[in-house]
Formats: sequence, structure tokens, C-alpha cells
Amino acid sequence: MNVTNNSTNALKNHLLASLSNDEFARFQSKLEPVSLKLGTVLYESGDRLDHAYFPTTAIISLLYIMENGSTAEIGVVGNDGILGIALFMGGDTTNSRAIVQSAGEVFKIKAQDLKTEFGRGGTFQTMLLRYTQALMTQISQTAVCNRLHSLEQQLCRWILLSHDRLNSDKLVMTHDLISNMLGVRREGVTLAAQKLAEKGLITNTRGTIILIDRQGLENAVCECYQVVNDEYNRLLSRGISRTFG
Amino acid sequence: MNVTNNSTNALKNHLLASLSNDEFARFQSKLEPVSLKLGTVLYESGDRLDHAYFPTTAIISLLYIMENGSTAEIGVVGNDGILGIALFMGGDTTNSRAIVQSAGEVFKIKAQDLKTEFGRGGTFQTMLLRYTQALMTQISQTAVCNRLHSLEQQLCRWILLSHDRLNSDKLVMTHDLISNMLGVRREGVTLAAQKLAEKGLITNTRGTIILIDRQGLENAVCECYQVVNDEYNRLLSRGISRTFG
DNA sequence: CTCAATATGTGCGATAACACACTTACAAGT
DNA sequence: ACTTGTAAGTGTGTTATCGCACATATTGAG
Repeated sequence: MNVTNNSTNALKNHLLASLSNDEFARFQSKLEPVSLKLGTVLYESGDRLDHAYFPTTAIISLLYIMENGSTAEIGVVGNDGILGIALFMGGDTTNSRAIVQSAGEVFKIKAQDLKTEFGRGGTFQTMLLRYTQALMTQISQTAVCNRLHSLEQQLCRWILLSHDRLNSDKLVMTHDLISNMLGVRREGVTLAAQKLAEKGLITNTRGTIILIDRQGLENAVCECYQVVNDEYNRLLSRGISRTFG
Repeated sequence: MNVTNNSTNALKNHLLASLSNDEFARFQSKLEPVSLKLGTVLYESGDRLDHAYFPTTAIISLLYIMENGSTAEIGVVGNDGILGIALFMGGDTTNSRAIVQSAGEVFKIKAQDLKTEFGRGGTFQTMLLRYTQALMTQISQTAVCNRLHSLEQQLCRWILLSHDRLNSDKLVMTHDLISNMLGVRREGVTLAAQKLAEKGLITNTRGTIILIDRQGLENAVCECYQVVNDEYNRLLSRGISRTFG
């Protein structure tokens, strides 16, 4: 794989794409492309972070793990963001497990390199902070949604969120995995998925959910989905985009 | 009220107390003390922020409001932090309502003054980012707690969280208000409070909860409380403290 | 083709929280 | 002392989700 290809791919990540030519030139030699398999754990809860990751086609889920082993997702990172914000926010460690929710590619960068670039200020720093702000909205909305909305609505939200970060209508994902993300029983996901399938919004086969009626899902989802989406667009809309040259 | 008094009071806020002498000297003329009554709304959801606030004795609750009017708290800000992080994170607006949960004093600063100081870098910037990181942990843990733990446990958590940010064992707070924070029914809070009172952990009278057995509450609370506490201590422990001179 | 592993479907009783309707208790002002 | 508004307590029936046990379906490896 040559450098040009790497660079082009790296620009699929919105944050990297928002760098100025100068910034990106400095940056690209520090980026290492990595392919990740479903289920790979990038950080364990409590880990000191050695690297940060810019997903391009992979999706990473941020999971909290409770003492009794139950889990719940607080947020999800795709090509819109970066995994490893604790590096520039301070603290250097994470409270969540970061696990690959959908196989794909990420670009890896050493902790120190990321910190250095953040410390320079500039567009990159601005975008990282804005992204963190957007992620906070996502986490907050998840908190509220967990409290106030039905499992069926939340499953809609989760499917749409994944779909947005994917190129495909096909989500390779077992009910069991989804139940870990949503912090509910596996049977609950099965039931909710059946309801959505009955309504013709998705198909629901072993190990895969295929999105059929995106508009229908958007009608069925709770407001939480759109609120988060709007905030991402507002904060991260690529007025600062660049082309690779 | 003279300047010396203001300054001394301002140092009750941990973030302000972490400033270097230089930084604080520059800062203190920009700070305006304000007394806040219970229920005052400092920001409404969607507002553009004109000011940020450093609480000293007041407690501010961050509430999300859903379309159907139901509400849930995502976090709470006391003398450990700052209200208005969107100003330095970017975006300048907030998604949450900020409402005074316990009357008291805050120090107000103009949006631009805060941004300027943040832009200088230094200890202050570091502390603000670390605080934001700690707040994210609080919000995340709330998300998970909402999903996985019982109302009674969450009420414990909420009482302890408030107590930590207060000088008193007396929480002036109706069940109705608490139910808005926790995103549950008022009757649910009544029931949970009764159980805690039966166990001798609190007294439960009209409009006031008095904390009786702090250790007992800590035994009854879910793990979420301690996780958040530890993270605050880790990120914000005042190794960088100063005395006013 | 068969088996083993894995994923999904189903049934049932238990429970926590819900919605709603109402009563009781308290406190402040006239 | 009485009224009024507000806070808290109570009762009943409903619902969503849980926990567990087990049946069925699908897939991949041998």
C-alpha cells in the first residue's frame, strides 16, 4: 500500500479531512492504517492510552462495564471522529472499553504525536474540541434515552446510528451483541427486532440486520437520534474541508 | 463587598483555586459574584451562552428536556467545576437547561473573557479540559446507571452527589424536583425516600431531606457514585493549589 | 452429511416502574 | 383560625422489562 493511497483513505475521516494542507502534511507520516476485525478491543476500561485512532470504515463502540459484568454503550465513534480523546483532554486513561462494532479500517497515531499536534492549536485543536463537544451530546442523549424511551425506539436509534457510519444497509450484528450495547437482555432485542421486521423496516436474519425502510425507521425512532445528528452537523460541518492534492 | 472578600470567596471554587498567582490576578477583576435562588434557570436548552459560572456554594443541575416535557439530569456542577464548557469546547450553545438545584453563590464571567483566558493555554486551560473530561465521566456513568440500576440506588447516588457539593446535611428539595432530575415519577421518589428513611439513612420531611447516615448511604449506593468520585479526584486533585496572598 | 456451536424464538412468572386518581398533611398568609 | 396552595402518601391496575428455561433454526467444520 503506497503513501498516496493511505493519505487518500485517511481523508475519509472527517476530522483528518478538516486539517489544513500544512497540518495534514505534517500529520500524514504519523498515521498508520490498520484493519480491525469485529470484536477487537482497542482499549480496556482503565487502560493508559498508547494510541489514538481515526476510523475511516470501522465503527468503534464505547462500552461501560459494570462490576456485575453487565455492559452498556455510551457512544459510538465512526469516520466522523476520533477514539482516544482522553489524550488531549487530560488524564491519559479511559473509563470505557473501546470495541470494534463493525469491522473496517482505522488510522492509528501515537499518543505523543497526537498531543503534540493538539498542543499547536490551530484548526485541528478546534476540531478535536468540537468533536468532543458533539460526543458529549451523544453521551448525554444516550443517558436520557436510557431513562425515558422504549427498547424498540432505542433499537431504531442504534440501527440508524450504525447505518450513518457505514456504507452499507447490511449490519453484521447478533442480537446478543446489540443487547450488550443497549444494556438489555438478548431476548428483548429479539422481540424488538421482530416488531421492526413486522413493520417492514428491517429484515432480521441470523447474524445480520438489513435496513429496508430508512424513512420508516426515522419515523419510529425517538427524538434523540435527530438531536444528536443535528449537533454533529452543526459542530462538525465541513466548512473547513480540503481536497487532497 | 470588597475585592478581597470576592477573591477569597472565589477560591472556594476548585478550578479558580488551581490558577497560578499570575493567572488569578488577571482573572479576578473579570469575576462578578452573584447569588442564585433555587430554581433559577441560567441557561435554557439551545441558548447561546453569554456568560460562564464558577459555583462556590451553589449547585447547578444540567437537565435535558424532551419534546414531551419530561426531563432528566445528565450531570451536576458545584464548586468543583464550571458551568458553560461549550464556550471553550466550541459551538457556544448548550443542549441542556442549567438550573439552580441548591441556592448559593457563583462567580460570573463574560463569555469572551473566559475564551481569552482559555486561549492563553497554561494551567487554566489544562484544568478546564480535565474538568470537562471528569464531567464526561459523570454523564457517561449517569447513562449507564439509568439503564442498569434501581431507582432506590439512584436516589442514593443523587443524595450523595448533592451532599458532596454542599456544606450541610440538609437538602432543601421536594420529591417533585428530585423526580425531574432523576427522570422518574414523583411517587417513585416518595417510595424510594421512604425506604431509605426506614433504613435510617435519611429523614424525609416536607420539602427537606436530611442526611443521617452517610456511611449507610455509601453502602446502599451503586458503584456509579464511587467511580465518578474517583475520577474527579484523579483528574482534579489539587496538586496545583494555591493560597490567596 | 452430520455434528457441534451459535443464534434466534418462545413461554412464563416476577418485578420495577408506570399512569391516574385520590387523600392526607403541612405551612404561610389573611 | 381558616383558607389555600403545595408536598407527600396511598391504592389499583397496567406495562415493559427481567430472569430463567428450553425449543428451534442456521451455519461452518470435519
